[in-house]
Amino acid sequence: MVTIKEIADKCGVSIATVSRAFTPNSVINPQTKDKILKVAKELDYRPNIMARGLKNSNTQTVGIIVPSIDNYFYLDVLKHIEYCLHKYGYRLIVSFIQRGGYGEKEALNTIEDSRADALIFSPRNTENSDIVNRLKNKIHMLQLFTAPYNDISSIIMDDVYGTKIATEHLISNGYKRILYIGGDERVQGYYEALENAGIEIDENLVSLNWGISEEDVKQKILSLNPSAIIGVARQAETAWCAITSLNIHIPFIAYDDVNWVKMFDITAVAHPLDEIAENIVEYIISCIEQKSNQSINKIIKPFLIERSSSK
Amino acid sequence: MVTIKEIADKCGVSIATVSRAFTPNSVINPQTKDKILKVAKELDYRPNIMARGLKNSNTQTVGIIVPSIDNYFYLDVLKHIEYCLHKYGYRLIVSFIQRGGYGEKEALNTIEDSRADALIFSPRNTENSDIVNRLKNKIHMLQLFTAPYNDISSIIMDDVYGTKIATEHLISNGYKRILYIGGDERVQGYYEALENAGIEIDENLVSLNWGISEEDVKQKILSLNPSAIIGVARQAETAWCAITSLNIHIPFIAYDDVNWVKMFDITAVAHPLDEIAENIVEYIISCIEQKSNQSINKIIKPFLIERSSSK
DNA sequence: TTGAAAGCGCTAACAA
DNA sequence: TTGTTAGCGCTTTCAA
Repeated sequence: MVTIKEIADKCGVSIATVSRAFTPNSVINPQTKDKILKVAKELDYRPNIMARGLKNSNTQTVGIIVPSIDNYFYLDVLKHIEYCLHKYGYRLIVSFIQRGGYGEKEALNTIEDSRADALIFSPRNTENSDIVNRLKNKIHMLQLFTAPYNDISSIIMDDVYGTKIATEHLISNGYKRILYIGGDERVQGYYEALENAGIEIDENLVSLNWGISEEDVKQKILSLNPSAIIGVARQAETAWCAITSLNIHIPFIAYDDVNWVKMFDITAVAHPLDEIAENIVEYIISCIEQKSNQSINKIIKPFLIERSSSK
Repeated sequence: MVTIKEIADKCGVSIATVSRAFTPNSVINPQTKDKILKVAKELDYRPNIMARGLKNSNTQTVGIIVPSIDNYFYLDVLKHIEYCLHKYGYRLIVSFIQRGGYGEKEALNTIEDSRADALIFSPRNTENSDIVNRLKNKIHMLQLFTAPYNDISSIIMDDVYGTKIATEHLISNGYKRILYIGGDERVQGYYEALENAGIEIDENLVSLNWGISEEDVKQKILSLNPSAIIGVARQAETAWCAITSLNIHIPFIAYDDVNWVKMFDITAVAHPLDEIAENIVEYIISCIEQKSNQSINKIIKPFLIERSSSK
């Protein structure tokens, strides 16, 4: 393993000078620097981040805790974040919350022990506030998609808006009896769009039951005779299965642009992942590098991807 | 940030003794140890892995490079591996290969710079053999799912076997004209199963075109009149879309048990992810801890999950 | 512009 | 059973 000492010897300078060659904005003779850099390259030198971290008490590493939702969408999130971090020379360390395995507590500990400079997580609630409060003082934190802690920065989605544009899209295509299969956090956008369009609301068309079955959805479709359907997250799957098994055509929009949604060419409410990742990483890096701790609470608007299912 | 020095002071012992309390199998008075551990807990002490790593030249970290395939399946792989690693007190650092972004080279550098103790990757070819060869001497490496480097340990899937059990399953259900939509790496199992069953092979029923379109599959179904279909990986999607859009029922098996396959209750060839993860982690940890470098080349057999689509 | 030296937190060899 | 001490590779202050 090649160290600065080796380079120093080869170049006939001290280790301090070698260190300077790798430290931006440090006073050093340009020629000496060039020589050092050249030798370093020849020797395949890579700075030891542990030695550096021990001195600077940072690791150039960001931790992320992936929640235990069955959402493959999170792989894209990881991918985008890691890509952005890489641009700044940072690395990503992940810890998963396991259904049958360990929980948020262990994941938080994993990240804490890793001495990551920052942590991104999606807490379901504030059950681990003891650990979180302790961590807050040691490491920069950011809540992603959820925000149960009021005093920690967050980047979340404007879910109500997402439902609204989906509903508006269907209305503008001439559909009025829109069946909504989802949860109550996002339904407000559905109501708003209908009201704005002056369409009377039929409460029967709104299902807020997270655990609704395919059978139930079929029943609803047959009895209520909707002209279009919006399915949210997991309920989108259930609704789409119901539609296909009924073998009918009915305009449909899915909330969350995941793999199978793209596959069946379904119109979807999507998250601008690259924008989110950019926001996250920018914020985190600025916190770390300026050692500042400005708090942000950003709300990002989803957008609609029109495909064939909503025609 | 609390250090062993602080604990040492509080306990009236030397830092060496505190260190011993945290080192397994080290000679220390049990009472002293208890006291130290108690104080450490009170103080929320967490060992500084960078200091420890600097001394021991290890990081208790394993790196993984996620290939740029659109395979959400990899999220499960990550999840399982991280879970196993956690049991051994190791962490997982990930680097993604980006289609439009950076490639394997950069990912390898990221992991190298992180000073991970081991690396799991799925090289497509040996294009970065220069870096890989250098890394080989610094870090334990394991090829997962692919194995272009002969001199690096690997854990891969028995894909031919997977196709074979899928075909056998259909045959045992009485189907003989089985349409195969996939690539040529796995088709051998299809041939074997048919031969073993004494069924004559109709080459028209075999499509090895990775880029086949939904239209083409429809055409094949209509003209060849198969009694069952096997779709592999991406081609499984195409085939299933063709089937649903034709609005017919035809027994179907998908290779790879991904999200949408489960969702539509499709019989699938699945990978025993927990077993794979267990194998990977066991191997890696044994390499790291024993500093040995026994090479393994494991081939893991997939299995069939029977669901409604193959009836 | 450079070098000497201290020290980041920890481990381990050696001495007591 | 415990303490002293050197040193892992690097950064940074201070002096030259």
